[in-house]
Amino acid sequence: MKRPSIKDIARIAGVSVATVSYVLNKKEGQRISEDTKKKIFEVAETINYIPNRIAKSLQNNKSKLLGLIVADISNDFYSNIARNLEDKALKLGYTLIIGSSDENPEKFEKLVEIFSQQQVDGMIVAPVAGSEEILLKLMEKKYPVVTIDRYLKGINVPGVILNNREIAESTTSYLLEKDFDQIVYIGYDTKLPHLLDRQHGFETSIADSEKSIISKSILLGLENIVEVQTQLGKTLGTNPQNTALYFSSNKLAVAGLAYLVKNNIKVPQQVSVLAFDETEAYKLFPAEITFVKQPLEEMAEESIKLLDMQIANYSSTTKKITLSGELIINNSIK
Amino acid sequence: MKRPSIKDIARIAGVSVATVSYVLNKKEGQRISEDTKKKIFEVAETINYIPNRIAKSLQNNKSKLLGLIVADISNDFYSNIARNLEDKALKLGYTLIIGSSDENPEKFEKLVEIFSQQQVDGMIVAPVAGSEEILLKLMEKKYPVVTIDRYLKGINVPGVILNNREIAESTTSYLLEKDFDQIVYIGYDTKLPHLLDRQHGFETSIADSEKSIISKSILLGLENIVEVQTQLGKTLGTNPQNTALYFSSNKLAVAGLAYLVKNNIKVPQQVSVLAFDETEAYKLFPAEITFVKQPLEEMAEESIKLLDMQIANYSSTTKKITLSGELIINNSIK
DNA sequence: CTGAAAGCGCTTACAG
DNA sequence: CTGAAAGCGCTTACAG
Repeated sequence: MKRPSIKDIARIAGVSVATVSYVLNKKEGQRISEDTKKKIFEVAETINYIPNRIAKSLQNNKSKLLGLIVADISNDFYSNIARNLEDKALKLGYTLIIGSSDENPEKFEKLVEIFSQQQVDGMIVAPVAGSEEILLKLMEKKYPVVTIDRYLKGINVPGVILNNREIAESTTSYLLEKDFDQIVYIGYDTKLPHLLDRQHGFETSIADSEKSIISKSILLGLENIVEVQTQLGKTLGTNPQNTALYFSSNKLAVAGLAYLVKNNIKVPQQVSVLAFDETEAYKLFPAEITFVKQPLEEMAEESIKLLDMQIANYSSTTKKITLSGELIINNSIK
Repeated sequence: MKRPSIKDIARIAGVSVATVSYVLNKKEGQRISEDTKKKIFEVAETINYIPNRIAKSLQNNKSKLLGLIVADISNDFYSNIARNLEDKALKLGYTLIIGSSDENPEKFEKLVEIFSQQQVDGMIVAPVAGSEEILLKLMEKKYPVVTIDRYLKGINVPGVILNNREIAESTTSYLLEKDFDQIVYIGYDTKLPHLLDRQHGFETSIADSEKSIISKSILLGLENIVEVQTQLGKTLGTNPQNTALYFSSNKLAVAGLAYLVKNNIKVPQQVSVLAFDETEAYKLFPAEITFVKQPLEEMAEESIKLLDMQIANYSSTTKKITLSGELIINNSIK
C-alpha cells in the first residue's frame, strides 16, 4: 500500500493540495476557514499521514540532516560527543547521520561526499590528518561545516576546541608542584594540532619550571596504542618510585593503567597518574583517577549553534570557540 | 553559488538532461556515443558535480538511509553495535541515522516518526519496553524493520537476537561446577524479554542442579544501576568467601566491579565474577574478567541482511536469527 | 544514438 | 477564503 500523501488528503477532504499544505504547515499568511482546517486535520489523522521530508527538502533545500564525522564512533569519547550532539540537534529539529573516518583521509573524504549527496544541511567533523584540502573545498562551496575536538593548521574553519595547550600547561604545573623525580608524558606521534598543543603545553610548563626534573615523552602511533605497555615497562622498570604519568587521552590512559594494574604498580604510592578525558573504565581502577574533564555538553551546544548560524544565514563564519578543560582532582596523584 | 545540477551539465555539454542522467548512471539499455559520454563526464568533473540524492529519492522512493534506534549511543555496547552496523551499511550503500531512546517509549516513537519522515529505507531498533504498538504499526505499513539485541513478546518482528537463555544456562552450569557456597545473579527489574531470558536461564540452571547452593538475585531498575553497590554490600558483607557473582550486563558489571575494587574484595580469591558483554573497562580491573561475548559483527551483518531483504523484496519476513554467545574464560573465576 | 515530457510529493507566489 | 500551476533535481518510458 502506498503511503498517503498530501494529494490523498486533498482528495478525501475535497480541497486542493495547496490548501492542505497551508493548513498542515500552519502558515499564517493564508486565512483558511476553521471548518476546512478541522476537516484536513481529521483526514490527516485518520489516514495516518506522515509528511515526506524528501519532497520538502527538494523544495526548500533543507534536509534537516546533520552529518557527524568522528574518528571512531565506538570510542567512548566520540560516542559521548555524539550523544550530546544528538540531543542538541533534536531540539533544533535536526537528525544526525554518523560516520567513522578511522583516521583515514580517503575514508573521511568518502564520508564527506556521501553526506553531501544526502544533502545534509551541515557537517560537524573531527578532521583527520591530511584532510585540509577536503575541508577547504567544503568552505569554498560555502557548505556549513564546524570542526569539533580537533582543528587543522592553516585553514580557517569555524569550530569549537578545548584550550588544550593552556590546560596541559596548568595541569603539568600542578604536577610540578608535587616534586616528582620523573614526569613522563604519554602522547601520540601525530600531526594533529590539538594533540601537539597538549604536548607543547606539557613541554613549556616543564621548561619554564625552575626545578630539575627528569621529563620524558613516550609518543605512540594512533593505531598502535598497546605499544604503550612495552614503553612504560622500559621507562618504569620493576620498582618505580616518585614518578608521575601524564596520559594525553583516555585511550592511552586505559592502555597505560592496564599495564600498571597488571604489574601491580601502586597508584599513587609508586606512580602518580593524570589523564586527559573521562571514561567509565576509570571506575575499575583501584585509585580514583585525576583527570582533565572536557565540557562535552557545552562543546555539543556551541558547535551546533555555530553550524545552525551558518545554515540560517548562508554566511560563512570563521569563528573559533575555545572551551576550558577542568582538572578533576581525585586520588591518583600523591 | 548554487550547487551544480544535471541541468548545468546538460547545458554546458550541449545535450539533454536525459542523456546526462543516462550516462551518469551508466544505464546499459541506452546506447550513447563514446564522444558524448566522455564530454559529459568531463563537464561533471570540472564543475564538480555531486548528485542530489534527495531528488533521486523522491523519484525512486529510496533514500539509502537506515535508521538505528538504541537505548543510548554513548553506551559501550550500543556504540560498538553502531560501529559494526555503520561498516556493513556503507558496503551496501546505506548511511546510518542514529537516535537514542533512553528506554522511553515516547522518545522511541518520536524517533520512529522522525526517521519515517526522513524516509529511511528501513530501521534497526533495540525496542524499549512498551513499544509493541509502535513496532506493530510499522509492520502493518510494511515498513522494513529489524530488531537487534532485544525483542518484544507477542509481536512478530524480524530480528537478530542472542541465545540469551541458553548461554545464561550453560554459563551458570559452568559456575555450578565450581562448588561455590553462594551464587548471586545481578540483573534488571524489567519486562524486557531478552533480559528475563538471561535471568530465567540462570534460574533454570540453578533449579536443575543437584547441589544445594544459596542462590540469590539482585534486580535493579534500568535507571538505577549504582544501587547495585548498596545491594552488593548487603549481600557480601565485609568478608565474603567462596561466592560467585553473575552480572547480566556490562553496565551492571562495571558498577559491581567498582564496588569490589573500592572495598578491596579479592577476585577470584574471595569472590568470583562472570559478566555479560565486553567493555574496555575490564582492562583496568585487577583480574581478567570471564565474560560472555556477543558476536557483534555477525549481529550487525545479519540484521542488515534481514533489513536489506525486506527493502529489496517489499516482502515482510518474520524471520528471527539467533546467534550464540561465547564464554571467554579468563581468571576472574576461581 | 538522443531528446521531450511526465512525474516523484511537496511549497509558494499569484490570481481570483 | 481557496485553487491552478510552476518548480525543486532527478529518472524513465516513449518517440524518433
